[in-house]
Amino acid sequence: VGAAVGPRTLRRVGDRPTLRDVAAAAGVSRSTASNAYSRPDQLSRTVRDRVLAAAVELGYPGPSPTGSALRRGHTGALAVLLGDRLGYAFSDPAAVLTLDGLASAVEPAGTALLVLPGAARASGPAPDGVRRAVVDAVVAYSLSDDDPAVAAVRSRGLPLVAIDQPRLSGVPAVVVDDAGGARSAAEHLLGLGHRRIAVAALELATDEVTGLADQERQSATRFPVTADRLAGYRTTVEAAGLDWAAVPVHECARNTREEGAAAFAALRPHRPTAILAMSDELALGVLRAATAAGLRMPEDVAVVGFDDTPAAQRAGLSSVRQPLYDKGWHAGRQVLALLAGAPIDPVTLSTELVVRRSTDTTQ
Amino acid sequence: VGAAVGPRTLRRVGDRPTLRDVAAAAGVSRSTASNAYSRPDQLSRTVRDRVLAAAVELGYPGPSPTGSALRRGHTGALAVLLGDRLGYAFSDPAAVLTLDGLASAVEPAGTALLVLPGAARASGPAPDGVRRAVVDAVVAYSLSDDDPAVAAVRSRGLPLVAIDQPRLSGVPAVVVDDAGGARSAAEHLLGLGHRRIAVAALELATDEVTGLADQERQSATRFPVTADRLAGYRTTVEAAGLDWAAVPVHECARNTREEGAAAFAALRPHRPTAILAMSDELALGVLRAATAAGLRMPEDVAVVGFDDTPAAQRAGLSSVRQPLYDKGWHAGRQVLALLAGAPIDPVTLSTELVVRRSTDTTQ
DNA sequence: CTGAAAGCGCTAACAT
DNA sequence: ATGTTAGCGCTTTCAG
Repeated sequence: VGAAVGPRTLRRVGDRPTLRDVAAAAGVSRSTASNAYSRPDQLSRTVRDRVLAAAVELGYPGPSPTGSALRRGHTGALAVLLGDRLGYAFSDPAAVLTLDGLASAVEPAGTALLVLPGAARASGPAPDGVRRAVVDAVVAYSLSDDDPAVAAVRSRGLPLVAIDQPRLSGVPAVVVDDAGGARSAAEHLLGLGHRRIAVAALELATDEVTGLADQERQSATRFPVTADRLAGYRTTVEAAGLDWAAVPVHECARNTREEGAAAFAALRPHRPTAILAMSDELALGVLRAATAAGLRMPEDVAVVGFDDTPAAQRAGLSSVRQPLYDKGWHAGRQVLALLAGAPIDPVTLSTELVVRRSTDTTQ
Repeated sequence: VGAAVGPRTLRRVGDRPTLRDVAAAAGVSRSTASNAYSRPDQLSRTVRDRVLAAAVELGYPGPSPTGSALRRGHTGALAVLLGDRLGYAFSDPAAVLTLDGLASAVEPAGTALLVLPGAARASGPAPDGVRRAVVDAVVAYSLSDDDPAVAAVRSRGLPLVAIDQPRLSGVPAVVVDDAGGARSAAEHLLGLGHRRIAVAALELATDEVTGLADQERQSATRFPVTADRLAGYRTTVEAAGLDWAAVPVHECARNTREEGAAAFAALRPHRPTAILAMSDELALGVLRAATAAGLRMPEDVAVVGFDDTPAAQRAGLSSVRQPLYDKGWHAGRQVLALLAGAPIDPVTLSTELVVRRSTDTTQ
């Protein structure tokens, strides 16, 4: 190792200047140049101006985020794991509202969201994407419990917060009382006298199957939200003395109105007088298809959705309200707490049935 | 500088192991340990297995993305600059479709999207967020030309691709023929005999103002999309011999149906027989408010939207179709090309008027 | 208020 | 096929 002369005295043309060059040009040490950016109070106005002027002179683009991330030990970003490609995930207003809450919660801390959408032929994001993500923490949004992406997060040892995924041991989660919400929806229909009930369900497995789901498939689901809502429907229906096996459950591979409409078409031969839809998007599809078929709501068929999105409110759809924005917001606070080493208080949010025209003629 | 003993022989409890530790435990060099992860073909099965076993043994979480990003010189992420907070930006299906295309284009390259939503009281993202973003490139989505976030990108010298923002000099852009689309919409209405036309406009400035916009405000807009669509309307109206000053232009601070409905309420006193809406979301709001007011479409008032989103198609709204997914996809390809140092071919996509019930009784 | 020293964790030439 | 060497760009004690 040589004398005081640094290893890089010469700089090729085309290389971008670094803080080292700025420091040299300004005639200060590297630490002082660094402070000019990140701790302005640590130097005199004069020196700071000199450094900044040198930076401008050299065309220095400011401290490299990658360099400072390595040094500081954090990146200022948060990965969000989605179960679908962007176009599908964000076509659900419930997801958008939730992520809006998440973004708003972490924004004051200057944290950005690295979105990892679901991979083409899988449910969650590609595990490799998770392994390479330059982030400080991860939020998983409504994935299957056995999603490989979640496993990748855990093996990286990244702080993880789950939304709509209560079943991950040792992972802080923001949870909604899905079972309770589903029960209240079912009780509402039963209370109205409906006995021929059908279900339009969210996906039960990651195999992109659409169609009637038998008992086995129903109980095998690894999607906590789906499982809980289904359980809520079932216990209520059985408590009313009805046979669950007689209740047709149509699984929709995607949470879209198109699939909801298809669900109605598939369920119609069973002559249901009421349909429990696991999301408002599905319910809106059911509504559309039923209306197109000339049926009246709620006289010919009653529908209850889930989420209570703005679109559902506009459409007069009875639905189970859940605090979507708050759900994301709490998840954001949990991430921040986790990152700060603070204790996490688990959050469970409650649901509430909102009755509208789709089930009640008096509304 | 001492002998062969590295500076860090001791490791405190709680520290996470690094590649150095794995290499030591496996009895190989650091580069070999590194290769075990990123270039498996560079070492024998035996050695690789030994390294991986040591990693498991030590609880090594895999190579740190930050470390490798610094060394490799790229991060595998792409910033997306949005003009609004997440909840608003993604409530527009047109934006979602565009970003879906973008995500799909870069996904094969393993590139993730770092979303930077608009800051609270501004139009674009906080410039500081841009400065700290650990990304290789940036995509700006429909921002104002003078957005500070865009300036921050340029001063960082990051590769930038603009969507719906043709006016940035030296920046590759994916552009839609907004003016042409707007012209065809206006020509359509004029051809139908409408003479009392009103406009429901997207935001003209970043001051969150809703209301009638005078000529000065109209021509001062720095939002290229808004400017182009407005210009298209105007030239067509004037070419028909009408006075543009007599055309009421209601500016909507946000691209939502609520604002569209408010626009209709504000425009109604002007007794328009036809309304040009700058987006389908606005048009859908106009439609809703007009219907609620007991007006029939298109007899009492005709409406043409812009974007041709799925919701517009369902609603029977005449609209100017633009290839939303493709727009994002091309932007993604441009980013990839930019990153690869390949030449960029500029992309301009065309629009097409789709006539439906909202303007044509025969549809 | 400023500077010297050390190293965050990794990988890519290059040599063996 | 494996090891040696060097350094990506930055920040932060700590000493003056």
